[in-house]
Amino acid sequence: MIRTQIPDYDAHAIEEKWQRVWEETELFKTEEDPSKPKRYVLEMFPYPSGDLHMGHARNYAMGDAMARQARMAGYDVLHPMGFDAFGLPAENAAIKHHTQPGTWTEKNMATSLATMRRMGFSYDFDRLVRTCDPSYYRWEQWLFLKMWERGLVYRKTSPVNWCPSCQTVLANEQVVDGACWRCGSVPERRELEQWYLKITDYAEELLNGLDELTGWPERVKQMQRNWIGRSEGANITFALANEEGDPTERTFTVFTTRPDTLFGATFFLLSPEFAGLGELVDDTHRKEVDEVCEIAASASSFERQATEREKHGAFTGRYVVNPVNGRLLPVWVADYVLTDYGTGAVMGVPSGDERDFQFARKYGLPIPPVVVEEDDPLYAELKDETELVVEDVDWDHAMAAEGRLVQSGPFTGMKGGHGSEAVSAIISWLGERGLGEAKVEWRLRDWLISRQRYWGTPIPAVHCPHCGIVPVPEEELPIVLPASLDLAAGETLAECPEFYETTCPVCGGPARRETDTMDTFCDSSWYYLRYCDPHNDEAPFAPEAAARWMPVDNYIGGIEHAILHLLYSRFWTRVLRDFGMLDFSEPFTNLLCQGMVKDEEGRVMSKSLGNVVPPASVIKPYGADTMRMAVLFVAPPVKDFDWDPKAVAGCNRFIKRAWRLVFELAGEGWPEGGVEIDPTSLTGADADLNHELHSLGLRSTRDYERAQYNTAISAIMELANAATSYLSNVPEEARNSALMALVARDLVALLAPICPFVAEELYHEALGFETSVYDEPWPSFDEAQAATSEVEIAVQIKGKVRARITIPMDIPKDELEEKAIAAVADRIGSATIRKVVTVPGRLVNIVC
RNA sequence: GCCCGAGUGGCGGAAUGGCAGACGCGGCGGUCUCAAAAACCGCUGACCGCAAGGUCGUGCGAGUUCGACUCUCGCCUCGGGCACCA
Repeated sequence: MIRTQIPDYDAHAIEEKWQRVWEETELFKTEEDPSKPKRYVLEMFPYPSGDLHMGHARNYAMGDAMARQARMAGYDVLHPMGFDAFGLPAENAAIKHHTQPGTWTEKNMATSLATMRRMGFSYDFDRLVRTCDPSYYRWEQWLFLKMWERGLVYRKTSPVNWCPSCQTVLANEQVVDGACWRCGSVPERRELEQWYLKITDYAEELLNGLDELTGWPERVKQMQRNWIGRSEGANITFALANEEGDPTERTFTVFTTRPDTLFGATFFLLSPEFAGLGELVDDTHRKEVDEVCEIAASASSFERQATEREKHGAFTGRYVVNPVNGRLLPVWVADYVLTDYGTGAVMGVPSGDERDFQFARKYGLPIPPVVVEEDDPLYAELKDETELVVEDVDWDHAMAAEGRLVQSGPFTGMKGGHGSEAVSAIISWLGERGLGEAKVEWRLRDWLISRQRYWGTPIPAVHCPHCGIVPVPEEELPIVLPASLDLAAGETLAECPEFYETTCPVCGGPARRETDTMDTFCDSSWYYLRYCDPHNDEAPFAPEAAARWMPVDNYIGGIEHAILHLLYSRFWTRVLRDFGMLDFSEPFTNLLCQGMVKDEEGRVMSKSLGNVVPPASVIKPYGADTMRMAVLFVAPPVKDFDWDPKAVAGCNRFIKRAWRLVFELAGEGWPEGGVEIDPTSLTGADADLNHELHSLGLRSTRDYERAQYNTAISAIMELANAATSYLSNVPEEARNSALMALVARDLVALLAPICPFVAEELYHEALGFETSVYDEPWPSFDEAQAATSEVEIAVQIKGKVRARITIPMDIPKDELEEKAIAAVADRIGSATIRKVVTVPGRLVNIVC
């Protein structure tokens, strides 16, 4: 190969060429080679709302760099892609444009696929999964039936969040800051019968499992912990008092995390929605109680949950008996008591709870201290009092949680607080008398999965007037969505007789098909399993296929899924494990939450702000390689960054520089007999370049392995800089062409995961190889060759650098110290050296 | 209120307890050019100094250490999660 001139870098021609070659040669088809270690690299699949945006480009550039590097490093890599294709935006677009959601979705998927190909992402497109395909959602319906069989699916009527704009109910997780996660409208509370998945059965396991997820970011685990919300405490039984003040058979149970404050209870609270409240209320108090119930009902769930909201309550005219001291507690209804947490009834301990304190102050109820800090003067006064002698205090807040019990009968003097000795003592006292027991409560509620929308997976159930609600038999799956609906005219599944008219699978009589569809988060709760075996038409996936590829080794996606998708997927994985289909519990071993791409002013990119930078605006002038490098280089993967056109231009500049450099280094191409370098024979600039090659190669490799692409690229740039100065400092006749060819090849290999097109082109056209650079093993860099013969040592006096000396790497320690002391002799003067600390290859610290 | 994370030049950001600011952007100076762009070369934390050199410097304050951006404790600020969850 004789070259007279370096060709120009023509990104578009190169990218089009290699995109075609890779497809023709099926380079990225999953190998399925069991002799290699497996690596499952997965990026969260997109919702096809149009074309891909910058966030997708960043997300997928990371996953692609990881997958390509892993492949070169010898792994059998699974790197699939798909579409989360069901969802409301498609329906809204269909209504607006008088078309079908499927048509709109198909178009967007095609557009997105074209961009993925243009970006050079190394997906195995044979494994493409689209959740709107009946071949996919058939198995979701099948899994639903299995869960139903196992009692994990149920229906219940309860107050739910109804989004008036989306015209459907929402899961708890989908109400964010009191608003619909999708459209931002404030949901209404409606009493409806809906389908639920029993995620609470797995609450404990989902919580504890987080501790073993060492490959997950701490903040994501913390968000899930907060969401699951475990509280340890006790259920305590209070009996309703009769007119004489004696306990009756009618009892109420409360949950409390502070049983140690039981002696301080001075009232008893029921939520406005408490079942049976109506019959309980004394007629003379009914009016006030009804008013409180009305206030509660009229407030939106958002208002009702605001911390600053004033509390409202009314006395019911009834009393309960405090089981521990027989004291009569007035029963009130209060709007700050939640219906769907604990039992809907609460004991009021105003000295120990800020909310109860405010309530007591407002309604003039007594506030006796029961847990007092030892350095509080009140403690000295009350420490031996077992009976209630002080009924009220003049603080303006409830007391601190920690302290010692006073005025608390036999428990007086014990340590109180969360998990204290007083807590366990009172629980066992109550337990012995059948009045209470230890109890754990969870903030997590069951997952409401039914949606009153068309574009989703139909719930496989039939409503029969005789047999009730019955499952669709497995053989009848999939229940396919009808294509004939006129959504623009407001038609819904519930108004489509072709869909809902059916017969009961049990009695054969006429029946009505369920017309609710499943939450789209069900679709994304198991797609990563389908990728392992995407064409299976006898099961969602073969257990052996999942065993080969799962769990996902590296999952990459946005932090916005920290709770919803990532919690639901952990739940489904456990359910499938319990079906015997999987033998592990956690689907995602390592999680990388990439930061957001914001605009130049640091604002979120959005259509409404009109500040969206489409990937095409970079690809057009610069090409896909520049685009990929830019999103990886400009910031560490987990951090947000503000879009900077100058930084993009800088990346393009580097690619062009690397292009010329590799051609110059490669000369007439990779030598026919290969390259054999004897490191001991290298001297001067050659030795320096060889050293840079190995030390920077090692650094870049380590950064790839820990997914720090910004610094992996820095190291490549440094290597290019080193090679550039070699060329400008060493005259042509003195250059080591074998070494230069080696540097050229390794530079190309190091760049290949980030800039695949230019790397492949250089590998062929500059170096003259005929195979793909992705069939080249990852270069091996050598720690020994990374070391230099001479090294600069910092000489410190008491930790401050006072001189630098250059010494041979292998100099004995005492000789090094001697030289170091000599270098700073004038500064030491007559002072005595008390200590010398030497770190070989780095520094000498002299203490005097 | 509870919990988690983060604070380093003009900017994005580097630094297994061992020379703070790698790499890039921007800026300044130069080479090339009639000129400009591109490309290439050099300089670029602040302060003092003609210079050699010196002093300061990783949000603030202590501590551990021969040595702290890094570890410990106490604050401050910003970002995020949960929150009338008893």
